[in-house]
Amino acid sequence: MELDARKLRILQAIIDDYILTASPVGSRTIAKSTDIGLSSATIRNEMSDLEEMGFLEQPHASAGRVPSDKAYRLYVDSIMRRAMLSPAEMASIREHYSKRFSDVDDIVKQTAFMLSSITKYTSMVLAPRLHAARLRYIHIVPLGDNRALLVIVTDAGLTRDFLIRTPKSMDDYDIDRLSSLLKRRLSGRRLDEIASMGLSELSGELAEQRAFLDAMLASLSGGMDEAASRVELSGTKNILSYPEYNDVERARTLLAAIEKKDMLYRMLAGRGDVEFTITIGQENENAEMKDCSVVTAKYRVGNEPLGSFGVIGPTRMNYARVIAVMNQIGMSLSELLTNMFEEERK
Amino acid sequence: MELDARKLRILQAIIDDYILTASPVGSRTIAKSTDIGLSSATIRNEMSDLEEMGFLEQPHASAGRVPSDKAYRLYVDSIMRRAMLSPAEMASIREHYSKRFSDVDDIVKQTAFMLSSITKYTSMVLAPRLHAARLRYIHIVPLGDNRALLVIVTDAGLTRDFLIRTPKSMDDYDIDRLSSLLKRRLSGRRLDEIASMGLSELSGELAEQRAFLDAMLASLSGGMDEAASRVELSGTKNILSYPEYNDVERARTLLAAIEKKDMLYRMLAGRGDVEFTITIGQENENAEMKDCSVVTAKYRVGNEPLGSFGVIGPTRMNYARVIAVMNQIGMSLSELLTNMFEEERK
DNA sequence: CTTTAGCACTCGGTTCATGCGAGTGCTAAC
DNA sequence: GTTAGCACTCGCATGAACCGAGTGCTAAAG
Repeated sequence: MELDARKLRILQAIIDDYILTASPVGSRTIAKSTDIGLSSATIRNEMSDLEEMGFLEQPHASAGRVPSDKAYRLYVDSIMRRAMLSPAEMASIREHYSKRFSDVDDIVKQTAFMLSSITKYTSMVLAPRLHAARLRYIHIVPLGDNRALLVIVTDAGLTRDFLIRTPKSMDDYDIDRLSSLLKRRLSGRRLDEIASMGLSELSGELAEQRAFLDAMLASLSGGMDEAASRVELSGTKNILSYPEYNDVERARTLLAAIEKKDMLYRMLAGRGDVEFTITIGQENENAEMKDCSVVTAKYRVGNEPLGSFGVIGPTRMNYARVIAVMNQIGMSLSELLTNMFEEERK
Repeated sequence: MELDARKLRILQAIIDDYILTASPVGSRTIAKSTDIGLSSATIRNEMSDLEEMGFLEQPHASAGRVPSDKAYRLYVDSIMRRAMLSPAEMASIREHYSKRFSDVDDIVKQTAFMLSSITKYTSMVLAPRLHAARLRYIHIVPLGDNRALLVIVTDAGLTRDFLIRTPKSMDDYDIDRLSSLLKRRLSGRRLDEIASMGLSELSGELAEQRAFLDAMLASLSGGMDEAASRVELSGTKNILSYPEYNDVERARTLLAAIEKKDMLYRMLAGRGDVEFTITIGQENENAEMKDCSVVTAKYRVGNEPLGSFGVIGPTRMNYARVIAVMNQIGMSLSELLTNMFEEERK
């Protein structure tokens, strides 16, 4: 059977309507709401065909039709037209990003918040990978009791600290010496360079502290990964607004699934090369999310993709709008971060 | 009418049953389930009296009775007996606190998580006020572009950083000098001392940087307040498990109310002098929470109460158990924090 | 061959009556 | 004061009747 232009048009009308109303769409609705100029009977025939082809499903015999995952896939791949945001919305996003942020974590949180409030879906934002950041400052603060705090500051004022154990043999003075040595040797380098640095490069004057340095670099690189894998969630309670989750039990299982941050992380971090990913319903690896779609996008610092963000909603989500919003947010976010980081390098 | 021992006993039985089942309790249930040795008719009479006195309510004429807020108030004030945790539970809490934490924020998060998983209610934890902490290390990292990062490390390895603006007239060298001067002058002092410090004490050699110092101290003390007012929430989705929130709409309004962190903050920070506070149903200032009870408690560092934590649940929450759990967690938490801080002072 | 009007049919949701059961309130007897 | 007994009250579950949205099919019109 052929998927001709008319079938496509009808399918689009059904999807558009279903995205809006969340209730099965009947042939008469389509006949009236579009200017397609066909009677409901004709549309009925076409809908029957579309069902046979797997694009539509009937919840029960006498109900209207509901788009299948396959239909949404077709929709996002070929039918959907790019949506435009209203100037007011675009301005509002830009304005959000024009204010001062205290640090990168703050930006991540605000982005998640904005994304969920604009789209009314659940949003998630992955913190930027620090690998491309440059070390601006490093210091070891002895805490006594064989512990010390490794404090680093990178470009853009990003700070991280790591609790490390110090060898018994080192006293505060040694730590201080080591600290200023590290500062001299590592300042200005990229963090990933430092993390993967052969000890040989450092060990010249520091041979005796080899084990300690080893542990330190390990915790630094571990900390980088950990920080990058932190997923900021926002708007989880939006899920409760959608009729598909009117049943508390369903809502709860979905919420429980979403709290598994490692799964979200895989979703966000996966598929390294593409700009946008759209995962629809059963395409999700997770069974609990088979009624959800996930849209993710990357953001950049300069030209390097350093993080990503996404939206979780029902399969009947407003893809066009979500993509438009994410596009705008991605641009503003990338620009902001790029400025913050580049500013430091000039 | 007199609230005699028998009435009390019946009321207690009703409350106990209702806490367990969430459905109205009938006279026969009480007659059978307790060894009170009265017929259902007698209990019926007593229940009628209790209703007249305002301790019980009838959802509708032919249903059993439900305890009123007033009943819960009486219950927690005088009827309730302290519950004991099982040794296994106590051990599990202690074990949780025996592992290494990376920092105070981590402890706060873990505490919130534990509290909600053990009680199955929603939990909240207020980060400790830093006022009593001592400054161990302070440094200003110039970031260029008239900005700098003020990094402080306190007892117990707590780090905070604040972005500050530097006067045009200062170059990196000035900042460095100022930084080490501050370190010499402020190390070992309590943060609240520092924040409220008259500039006169510092201005001797630093007169020319007066405005800058002023701004710095302000942002330090602002940062302390802000950090302390951060409320960590956990287990919000537990709310969905309770039959009183089977209706998605109700659940959503409650969840929306709970997300207002400033309200939670007021709940946790208020009532400065008592150890435990219990707020039942309509006693809550917030109308959305009129079916909820909130239990809060303080935790200490040494002898100073530096923070608090709490549980939000339905009014029919298991108060005795919640208090037992919070007692245990409060002790373990206070002990852990005290050790972390004291260790630094010895 | 395509489109459309017409019609029988399907099936979920609503409404309404019915019955059941849990629970009460009252009364009279113990 | 306590209790047995009984009429009464409602919420809730069940099932019948009905409605309406929607379909599928057929036959006629284009």
